[in-house]
Amino acid sequence: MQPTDTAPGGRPRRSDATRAAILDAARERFASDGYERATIRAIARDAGIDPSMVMRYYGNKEGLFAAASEFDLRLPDLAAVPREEAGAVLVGHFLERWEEDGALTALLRVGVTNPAGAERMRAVFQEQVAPAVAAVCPDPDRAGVRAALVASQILGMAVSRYVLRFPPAAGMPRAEAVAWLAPTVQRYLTAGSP
Amino acid sequence: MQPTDTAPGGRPRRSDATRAAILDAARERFASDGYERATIRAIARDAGIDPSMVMRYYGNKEGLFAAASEFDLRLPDLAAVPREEAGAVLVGHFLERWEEDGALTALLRVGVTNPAGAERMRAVFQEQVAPAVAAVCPDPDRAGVRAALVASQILGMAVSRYVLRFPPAAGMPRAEAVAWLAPTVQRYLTAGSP
DNA sequence: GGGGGACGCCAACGGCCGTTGGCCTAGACT
DNA sequence: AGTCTAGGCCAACGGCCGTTGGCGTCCCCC
Repeated sequence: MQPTDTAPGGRPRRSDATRAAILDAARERFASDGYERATIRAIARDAGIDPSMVMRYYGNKEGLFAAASEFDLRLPDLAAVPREEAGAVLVGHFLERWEEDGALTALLRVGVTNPAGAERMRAVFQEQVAPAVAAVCPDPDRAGVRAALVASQILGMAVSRYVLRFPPAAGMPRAEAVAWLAPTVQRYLTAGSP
Repeated sequence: MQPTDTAPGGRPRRSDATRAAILDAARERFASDGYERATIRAIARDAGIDPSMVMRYYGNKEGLFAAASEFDLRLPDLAAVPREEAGAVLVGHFLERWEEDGALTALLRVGVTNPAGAERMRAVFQEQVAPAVAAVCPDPDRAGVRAALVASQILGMAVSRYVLRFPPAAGMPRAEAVAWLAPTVQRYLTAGSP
């Protein structure tokens, strides 16, 4: 019988360090290379173990990606900040989060190329972004549209700045990016329909 | 000697139909599958010819992509429209262009995963988007930043709507998307720095 | 009407990939 | 102390890929 991949409620396993090393390497490779070019062999080499270990612990490449791209945006509760600062808080949080966690770039890169990755991004959008937006928007039945608009602006800046690296976007200080984007997001969040 | 891949100034070649079929199939495959999963074999099958023909005419896969992703955004002259409508015109043009030409999605998909694709997107940005934006922005020395902001919003909507297909973004009528995005882009184009 | 080049297909090569199964080892539990 | 199992490596398989070279064939031009 294979070692069960039980929930982390159980006792620590002897292989936990290896599992973590694999996940770290996988996130980095997926982020920099995308799904297809991030090979299991390269990930295993980075983690200092044999490729077959990856298969044993995560089943197959798809399972590895699913595990590596599981993460929490840790979105702030927008209802708890002054209403007119929600846009700035949200943009600042996202850019900060993006710079500290390679999994976000990994998910974006894979989501654009791979159907399973796209599905996971839709899930993150629906389960994390949409509810956070709904907490402050004036018309709850249109919260989905507002959330999509917010996502479009933030994703677009992430693509321009961290993935395609358009020089003006990549070179802009984060504070300047926040200052430009905040009014946009604020309008998407709270302003009346155009 | 191989058939020369001379500029299209020369006489029409007997193989022009084949070349065009290859390019059409390539654009479609690159758009839907991305660079790595779009195989030369599949493209050749779609075009109804042998894979070796692709190599003969385009050298290698990278050359094929370069040829398939050569295109013109056909951006309007923003100086010729009323100043306060520039944002709406630009957004409307982009979304329309995106829906009619698969090469845009292809370039986006490949640009996110492939270094050569990213380089080509940077070139398109610098040679086509930046000059068009510079024609209306009040501070020409900061035109690059404004162009990057415009690109971030439009790219983000394209990603959300055409690639990741977030339901609210994909289902939104184009006119509604334009109405929401136009003020944002207008501000990036002409408003004072925040 | 004959020759030569453009056009097209076929078959194959080498390489890398995901994945599998067997074997050894060392630690944990009784 | 002895056993048993999880942890780890090694070697290999089958498949698909990009790419190459050779061989017919048809069209164009002299």
